[in-house]
Amino acid sequence: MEEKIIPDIIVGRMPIYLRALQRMAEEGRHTTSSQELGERLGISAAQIRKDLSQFGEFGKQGSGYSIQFLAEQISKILKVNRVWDMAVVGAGDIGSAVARYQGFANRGFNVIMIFDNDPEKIGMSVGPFIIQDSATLETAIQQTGIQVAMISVPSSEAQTVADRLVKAGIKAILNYAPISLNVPEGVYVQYIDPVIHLQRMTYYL
Amino acid sequence: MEEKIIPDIIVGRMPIYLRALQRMAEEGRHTTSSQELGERLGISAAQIRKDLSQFGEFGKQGSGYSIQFLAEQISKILKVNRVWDMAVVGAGDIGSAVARYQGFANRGFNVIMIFDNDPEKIGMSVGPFIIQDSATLETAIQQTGIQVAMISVPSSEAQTVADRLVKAGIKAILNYAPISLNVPEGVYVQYIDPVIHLQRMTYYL
DNA sequence: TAGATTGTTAATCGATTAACAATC
DNA sequence: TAGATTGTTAATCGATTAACAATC
Repeated sequence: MEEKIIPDIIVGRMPIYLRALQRMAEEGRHTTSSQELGERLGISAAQIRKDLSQFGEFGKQGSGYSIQFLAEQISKILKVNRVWDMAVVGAGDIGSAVARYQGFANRGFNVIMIFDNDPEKIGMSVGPFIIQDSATLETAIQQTGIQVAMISVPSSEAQTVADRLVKAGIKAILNYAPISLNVPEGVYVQYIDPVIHLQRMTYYL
Repeated sequence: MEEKIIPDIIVGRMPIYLRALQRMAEEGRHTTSSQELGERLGISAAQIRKDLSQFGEFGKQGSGYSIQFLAEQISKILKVNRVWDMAVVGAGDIGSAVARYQGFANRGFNVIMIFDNDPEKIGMSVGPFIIQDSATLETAIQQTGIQVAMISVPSSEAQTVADRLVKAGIKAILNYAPISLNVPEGVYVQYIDPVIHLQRMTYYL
């Protein structure tokens, strides 16, 4: 009944914490503190403790946090203690690179299909996948019941593709096209546009 | 002498405004308002006016903003009314896709070289570039005097590459490796990690 | 002119930090 | 035990919004 609403800005930092913890685990470390984590990430120790306290009590006074335990807890919070299947729409350079990318598997995601509308590309393979005809996108997505998709088509087609994905039941879209998408309530969009990041830095040069 | 410090969060929204304005220009539009821009971007009109007012007065009461004029002004503010040459380090799937990407040119950036340390790759071509030996990275970068680079090497090598880039004079790094980098004062880093964005959405699913 | 929309001020809202009792 | 570090409260800081005079 009572669902505390967690500020989005805090939700957005949890994946960063998780990534750092998983890296520490790879380094063979077992415990850490809010201070150490903060130093690695350039975030204050107080903020890390405050953020985590939104979701529960995960540490021990005096000794800090178990890296493995905290990583497991954050994984559960973010629902990445499971694997989400994904579709990639657009088999250009970016879409193909994403489809072949090996770094999703152990972080909760798994590409299972890729689409394009170019007759030259349909039927060709990208990594372990055969490029499917975009026309069959709705059927294929509905059949598998996946909820996560990535858009890597030209800007001019991105909104149309997004509309079709939403109709097919997709709830989360990672958009590589450099354009803002309109989606209905209950559908989430995140953007990746390298130029936005680059322009943000040149201001300071 | 007097340099007003603009909050980074505002600087970070300027590229978003610029992208939307350039898109409107492509659509053949000539003027817009803070309200229209806000609706497109999901940002309040008041915030857009407040943000822009940090840098000057660009609008006209009653009629709003000239799209072309405002885009030019923001381009100047972000220093993308020129073209920044860039180096790409790491010629894997992501690095290669980035090197071939056609969308930088008209937004202020231009890849001019790509490096890798794999003997199998050195000498091969990626788009219009020949992959150069990473060992020659410092020399090549110093010679050309470029200030912007992208890292697309495995996480384990990313910090070392960053250190070398900084020594070679790079001031802005776009890092595709899923790891936080430590760089000295005066060097800027931005991160692209698709998984971070995906995990931020699954929380809400 | 009347209507529209800016730039800016003041009010509100939310996020970050500092500090510390609790306790491992 | 003494030292360290959590979780939390209160204080500070900063960002967003609402409102409106100015004016095109």
